[in-house]
Amino acid sequence: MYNKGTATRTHIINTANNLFYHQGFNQTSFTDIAQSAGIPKGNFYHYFKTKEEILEDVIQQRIKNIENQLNNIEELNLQPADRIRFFISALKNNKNGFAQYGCPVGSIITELGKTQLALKTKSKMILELIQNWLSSQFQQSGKHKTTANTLSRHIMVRIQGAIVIAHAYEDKSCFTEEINQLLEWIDKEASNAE
Amino acid sequence: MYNKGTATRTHIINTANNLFYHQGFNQTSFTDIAQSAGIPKGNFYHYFKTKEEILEDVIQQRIKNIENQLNNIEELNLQPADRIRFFISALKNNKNGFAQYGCPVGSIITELGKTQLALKTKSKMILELIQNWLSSQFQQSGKHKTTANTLSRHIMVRIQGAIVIAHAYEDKSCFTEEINQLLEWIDKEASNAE
DNA sequence: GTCTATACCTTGATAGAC
DNA sequence: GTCTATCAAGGTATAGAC
Repeated sequence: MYNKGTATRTHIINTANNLFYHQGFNQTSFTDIAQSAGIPKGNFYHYFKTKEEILEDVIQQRIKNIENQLNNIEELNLQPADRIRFFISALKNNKNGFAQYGCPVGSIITELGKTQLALKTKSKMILELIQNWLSSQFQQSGKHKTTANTLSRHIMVRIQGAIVIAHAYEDKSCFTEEINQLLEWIDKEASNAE
Repeated sequence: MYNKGTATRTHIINTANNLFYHQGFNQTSFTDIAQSAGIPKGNFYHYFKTKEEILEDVIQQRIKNIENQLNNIEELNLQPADRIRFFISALKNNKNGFAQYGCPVGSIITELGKTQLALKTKSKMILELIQNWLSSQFQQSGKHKTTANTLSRHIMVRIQGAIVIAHAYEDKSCFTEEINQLLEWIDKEASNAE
């Protein structure tokens, strides 16, 4: 059953998602979102009372997308260590966006982390989702829990760092090279018995 | 000879520097800076015509500070590889600020990199200054230029990544641990002959 | 559910008296 | 060099007709 209201709402969330990524949260106004979505401002408030509400829905949508992506990887019949490699290699598909706009998650956390802690905490859940999944793969490959947590955090650090530097230098090849180094590091760590 | 005008100007730059770090550039208004500095807004415009101008001076001041810091390290009579270790270890003194506000340089580049490219390019000079110094140390320790550039960039990646994650998780120990891992990595790389 | 009009506030920026 | 008063633009948010 087609539900116009839900479709409009989803349309707003998708529009806001892109604008938050490309312009930042605070630099994106209601007017920006309404205009990009092709919806008059008045109607807009029928769906969302505040910009915070939109961000919360944007985060929920991103979480769903990443969960789907991770579930798809799980269905590929790979070994846990290869799932990790697959996930990280797939990031290279986003290299253009990373070099131009930074990480959709990392950049918004950096922005909100200064003065909007409640919203930042919610955004942080996306990072935790990914790190927990990585840690789970390491544990399935035989690592102890504490080791798996350290390794997965280290991967997060290097991914975020590679994106920050690629964005700063507007150089996507720098992201690719750092990710390839990271993949080599994983090969070494994965073969370490424990 | 005491020059009131210059002192006021410096006072404004220092105030703005802190506010840009703690609140972000776009989230810091003229009123914020004027109030924090204890200067009426009207007088304020006597010193700076636009917020962009203030940022440019803030960046220049940060560059001078870092140049001083690097020069001090050079005077310590250390081997090049030890200068690198010294610089990176010293970052641990800032761990509280990193966990609470992120990297003063990285976070502003991430913010400005989305829609204010001219200002971002100027901020980026701070990163380049540090990376060039690191690369120079590697070259002095016998590495080839291209190798030195890759190694220094990798250090920048891991520092920025460690700060982003420490900031996201509001966990300074996470920064310290990643920096310690980085120092171990440097020990290994420095001993590699070339 | 859709849209227009508008109220109210904060922002960057200026004019001009002292 | 210092300060008050003020402006125009743009922001969030609402009221209410359709």
